Amino acid sequence: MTTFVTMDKLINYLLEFGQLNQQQIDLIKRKAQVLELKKGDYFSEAGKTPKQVAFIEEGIFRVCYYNSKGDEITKYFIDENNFAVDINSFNQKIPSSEYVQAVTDCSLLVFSTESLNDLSATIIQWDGIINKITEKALVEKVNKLSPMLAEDATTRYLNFLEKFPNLANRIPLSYLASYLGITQSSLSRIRKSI
Amino acid sequence: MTTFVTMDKLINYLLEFGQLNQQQIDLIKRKAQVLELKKGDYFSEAGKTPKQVAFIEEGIFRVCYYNSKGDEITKYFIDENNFAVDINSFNQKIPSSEYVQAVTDCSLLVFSTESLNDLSATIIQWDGIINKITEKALVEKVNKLSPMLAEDATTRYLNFLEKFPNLANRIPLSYLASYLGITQSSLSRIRKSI
DNA sequence: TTCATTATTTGCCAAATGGCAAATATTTTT
DNA sequence: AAAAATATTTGCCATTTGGCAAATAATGAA
Repeated sequence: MTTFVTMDKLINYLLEFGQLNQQQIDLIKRKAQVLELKKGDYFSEAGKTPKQVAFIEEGIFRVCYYNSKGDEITKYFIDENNFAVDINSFNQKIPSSEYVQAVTDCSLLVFSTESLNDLSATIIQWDGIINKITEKALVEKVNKLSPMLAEDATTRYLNFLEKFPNLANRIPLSYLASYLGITQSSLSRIRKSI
Repeated sequence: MTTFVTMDKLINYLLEFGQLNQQQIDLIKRKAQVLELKKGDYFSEAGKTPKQVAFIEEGIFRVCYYNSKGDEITKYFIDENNFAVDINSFNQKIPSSEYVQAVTDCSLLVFSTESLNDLSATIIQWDGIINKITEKALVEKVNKLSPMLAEDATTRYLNFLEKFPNLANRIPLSYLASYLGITQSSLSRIRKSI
């Protein structure tokens, strides 16, 4: 039961992108399901077709995959107050090529495909809100990724520290190193040099 | 006048994302304006708020900006049969932080903000189609960018050759080098080594 | 065509990053 | 607390890439 959960973060987040009346808010709350994931748990996995979208109330996710050499690459991190899903696989209903994993313990609000369809059918503004959120998230990803190639590894690490100030010490070096595009030992040396 | 222009590429592209009847297609054609740009011309510039969206019928664009060191960085290329716009600045009506430039002579179909508003108001499917196109373009950008950090420069160059087979020899080395995240001389050496 | 301009390649050496294995440090399990 | 398992750091040296300037090539203008 979700009766005692306020879901304030979710509602406030949605309200940034469009107006919702109390009735609509209540419906959204009823469609959301609380899910707790432990550090290391997977929210979705490569090869499987994602059937849920998560709103991260607390915690951090990472999205990762294996490249051609078999190295595990962290594509990006998603922090709280954001939705997490492989948007492409979810929309097209095709198997994902990436893993979505909790890198810290996480509190999530989860929407199933059916719930989202219901919300879309019932709340006239829903699709518009979701589109804005999706677009914003994708633009942010592009803007986070593109400067990566134009900066050296030390700068990329410092930028990461700025964006996720208290994460660097809580996750395995390997996650962060592959996200920054360097090896674990290089990152270790960069850390030392700062 | 655009009377003798078929605009087939544009219409076929739009039809990939949703259905349109003949009347709607005619309206779209009337709202589109033909624009030819010469190699090197700018479609939009940093500091200015973009007021148009271009569909590239022929040719290649690049999107670039200046990083903190003052180096000109090519963020990505956009080839024909794609829309080009700084989506974020366009939607929010804020000055862009990047330049959109023709790297080859280009034939464009241009839509103004007002035309797009008209289409959105008149064609019920329009917003849905545009959202799908936007989302697809952004997902593609993310998917093109993320492997960049996980591959070495030679591989990135080979991947570029695959994606834009006949472009590499027609654009300045510097554009390509900054896109690949390396210097001009490194790219020159990589070319030689292949 | 010739000259001037711009783009590309190359040499030389420095700096950044990688690869691998061993040494430490940290965390988890017993 | 010890032992075992994992994660991180470090040494050593190889490879990749950068920086700069000069040489060469390609392009455009007179």
